[in-house]
Amino acid sequence: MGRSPCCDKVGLKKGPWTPEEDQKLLAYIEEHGHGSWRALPAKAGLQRCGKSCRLRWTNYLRPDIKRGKFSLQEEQTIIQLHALLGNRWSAIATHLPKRTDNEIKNYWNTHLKKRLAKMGIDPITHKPKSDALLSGTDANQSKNAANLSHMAQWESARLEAEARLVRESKLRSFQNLLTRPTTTAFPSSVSAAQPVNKTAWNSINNAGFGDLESPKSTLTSSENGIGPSTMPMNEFTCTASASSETGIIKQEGEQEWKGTNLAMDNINSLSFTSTSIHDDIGNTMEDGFINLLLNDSTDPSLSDSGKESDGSSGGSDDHCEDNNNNYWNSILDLVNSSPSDSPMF
DNA sequence: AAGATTCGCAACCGCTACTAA
DNA sequence: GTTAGTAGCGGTTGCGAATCT
Repeated sequence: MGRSPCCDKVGLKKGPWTPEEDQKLLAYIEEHGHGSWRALPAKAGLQRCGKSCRLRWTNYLRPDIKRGKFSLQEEQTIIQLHALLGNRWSAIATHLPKRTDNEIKNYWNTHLKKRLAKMGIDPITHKPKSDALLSGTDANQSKNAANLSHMAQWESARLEAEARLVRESKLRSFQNLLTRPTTTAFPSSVSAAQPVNKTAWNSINNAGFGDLESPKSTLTSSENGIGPSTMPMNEFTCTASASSETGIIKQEGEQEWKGTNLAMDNINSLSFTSTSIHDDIGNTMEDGFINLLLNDSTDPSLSDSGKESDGSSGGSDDHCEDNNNNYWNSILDLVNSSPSDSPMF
């Protein structure tokens, strides 16, 4: 299609890496660190472009990479984070140490997305597809109106959560730099032998010394198809509209949102019929779509025709709503629990 | 057994953000 | 403020393996 090659130089090798090439790259980085990726191939004696070397290292050769089957806990985390962050694989990957963004992206595209679709859930919005069929009635028009009133609230809360994830990630990076200044300060991209370099100081500067605001890149989620226009609001509507009657069940760990008054107000303004409130997302996810999905991977009976799961045929509305609420509760729980609190870390 | 189709993953491409000169 | 160089990200492709017919 006329795409220009990533490297101008002709004669550079492309395609699968050979064990010999891997060995060369590994040996060079272990001894010298990667330094400038552009200069690395020549120094390491590789007929590859720097970009190719970098990808090979970050996605395959890095010693801190865990390969193989994803655990249920990892699947859960990916689904939840995808609901929150969309296709921002690198952001998701920061919460799954030892997994690369590429691997997570591939796993999502080949496994999780299909599983969601099979269960009748839109993998983009994480919203039951059956909702679309319900639109048009008076009742649902009022529902939709209520949705709109909560979209801004939810979006604000979501963005705040995102910003918080980034802040904490940065803080952890900086703490790593302080506590492990010479060897493992760059767990995600640099070998243990990597000396402190320019990037390290960039990390320090970015981490902030008081400059921990969310970077611009974290606030562009609407570009990824999960912004206000596409976020699943129906899940919240039923309970949100009834919150004054039923009372609000606050999320554990909500104090984590202190300092973000708007976000906290938003979260508190939403009500959830929580049947699985917990502070450990990895162990106590008992209901909701997540578990249906996960069960689906091991229980063929749940995958047949989606009757048990998609809420559009068979299950009661109440059951559907409970599932929805738990689904989003779990996502908020994930946000509320800092990554360092997570059992995964 | 053989060809066709589907699946899964590694790698590539183009774009964007960031930094330094 | 501009520009060039670099790294990182997300979407997409290509190909071998697995499965189906």
